[in-house]
Amino acid sequence: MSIDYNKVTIKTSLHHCFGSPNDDIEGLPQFFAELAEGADEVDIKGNTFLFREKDPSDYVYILVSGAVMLERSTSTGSRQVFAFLYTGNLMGLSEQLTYSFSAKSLADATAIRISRSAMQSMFDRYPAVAQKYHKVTGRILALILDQLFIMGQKSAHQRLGHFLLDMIPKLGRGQSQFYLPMSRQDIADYLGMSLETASRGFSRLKRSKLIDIQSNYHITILDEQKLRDFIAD
Amino acid sequence: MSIDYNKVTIKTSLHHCFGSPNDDIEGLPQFFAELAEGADEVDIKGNTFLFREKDPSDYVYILVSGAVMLERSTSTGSRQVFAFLYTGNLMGLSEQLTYSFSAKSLADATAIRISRSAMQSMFDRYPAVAQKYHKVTGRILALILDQLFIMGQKSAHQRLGHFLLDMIPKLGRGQSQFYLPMSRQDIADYLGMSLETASRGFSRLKRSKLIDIQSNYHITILDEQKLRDFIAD
DNA sequence: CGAGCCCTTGATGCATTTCAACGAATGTGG
DNA sequence: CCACATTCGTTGAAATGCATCAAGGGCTCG
Repeated sequence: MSIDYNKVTIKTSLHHCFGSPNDDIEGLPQFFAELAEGADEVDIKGNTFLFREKDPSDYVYILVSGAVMLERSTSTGSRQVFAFLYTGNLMGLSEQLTYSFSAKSLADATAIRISRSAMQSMFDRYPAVAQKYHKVTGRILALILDQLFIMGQKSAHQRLGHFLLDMIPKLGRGQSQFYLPMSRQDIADYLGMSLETASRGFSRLKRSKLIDIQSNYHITILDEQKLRDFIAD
Repeated sequence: MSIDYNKVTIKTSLHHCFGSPNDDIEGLPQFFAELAEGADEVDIKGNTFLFREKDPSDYVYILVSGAVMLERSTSTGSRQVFAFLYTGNLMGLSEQLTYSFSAKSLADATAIRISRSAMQSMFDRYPAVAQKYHKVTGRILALILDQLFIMGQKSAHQRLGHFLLDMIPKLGRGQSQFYLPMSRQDIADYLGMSLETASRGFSRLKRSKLIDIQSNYHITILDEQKLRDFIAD
C-alpha cells in the first residue's frame, strides 16, 4: 500500500487534481507525501466498472491514464452518461454513503485509489488543499450546468457539435484532430439521443465539410468557426 | 447594515442553510452573530433580477421569503431555467468573478444579502460551517445530476410528472395540494419543452385523473402512485 | 474466410414544436 | 360598472425532428 509520487504519470495527475507545488498551496508537499502512503495504484481493464451506483462509497479514485465514463442506468436498460473523464480527474468523493453513479473504464486504465475516510481526514488536516478541491468542485458544477443548458435548449445535431468542440481544449494548440475513446452508443447516451441519431449527426457534419472522419474514432474538425455557428441557435 | 437574527423568518432561513445550533457545529453561534453584522435584508419586487449572468459576483443571497428561479438565456431569447429556489436557499456563491446564471424573483421576496468576500472570509474562519456548506453543495450537485438524467432519458410528459412529484417533499405530510409560484412558461423552460407541451401535459394528467387543477396555479396530486408509475419508464 | 461487432443508411411512425385561434382572468380608463 | 386591452393558458392542425425498425457495410479477430 503506497504509490510512487515521483513517477511522472502519477505526479502530473496529482498536480492536475490538487495543484502543483509552485501553486503555493499550504501543506501541499506533506499532503502528497501522506497521500502517497495511503494510496494504491490499480490497473483497470477496458470496459469494467471501477464502482457501481449504490455501492458503498468506500474509495476515491484519481485517474492516471486512460478514460472513464460516469453513468447511471435505468431498470429497462437505458442509460445516461454524465461525463467522460481523463487523466487527472478525481471521482467518487461525495458526502453520501453510496455512489450516486457508476464509473466504467472505456479502455485499459490506471488509477490511484484511496479510502474515502482517509481522504476526508486529510482534507480536514490540510484545509488549503481542501479549499483547492472545493474550487474544482465548483468548476464541475458549472460544467454540469452548461451540459444541462445544452440538453434543454439544443437540437440533437447541435448537441453533437458541442460535444466535438468540447474535445478541443484537451488538445494541443492549433490541433484539430483527435481520438475519441468512446463508442457512438456512449456518445448518444451522453447527449440523450439514439445511436442512430448520433451517427447521422457525424455523417451530416462530414457531408457539410465541418469535420472529417478518418476512422470511426479519429475525427478532425475542419471548420471550427462554422461548427460554432452551427451550434449557436 | 445588519440583520436581526432573532426575527423568526431570518433565523429559520439561516438554520436551513447552515444548520441549527443544536446540530452542534463548531462556532455556529459566532458565525451567525458575525453574519448578522455584515448582512443586509433586501426586499425584492416580483419578477425582478437579483443578479444577472456575467455581472460581477459581488453578493451572496439567502432567500428568506418568496421564490426565485435561476436561469440562463440565449441571444435569441430562449431560456433554460436551472432551478426554483425557496426559503432558506443560498445563491450566488461561486469561485468565479461573475455569476454564471441569473436569479429572478417569481413574486415579491425578501433575502439576506452579504458580500461574497465577507462570506468567503467567514468560511475561512469557521471551517466547521464551511464544511456544512460544502455538504450542501454536494447535495446540490446530486440534484443537478438527477435533473440531467431526467432531461436525457424521459419524455416531455414524464418530465412534467417528475416536476410535480418534486413538489411533494416541500409539503406537509399527507398533503397533496400545492401552489405553483411559477408560470407554465417557466415550467416549460425548466423542463426543456415548449409552453404548449407543458400545458398539454397538465391537461393530460388531469384527464387521466392523476392530478386536479383547481386554478392555473393550484394543483392537487390525486394518485401519487399512478403518477410514479407514469414517470418510471 | 467467416463470425461478430460497430457503424451507417433508409423507411416509417410517433412525439414534440410551431403556427394559429380561442378562452379565461385581470386590469384600465371611460 | 362596463367595454376594452392585455396577459396567460388551452386546444387544434400542420410540420418537423427524432426514435424505432430493419437491412447492409466495414472492420477486426479467430
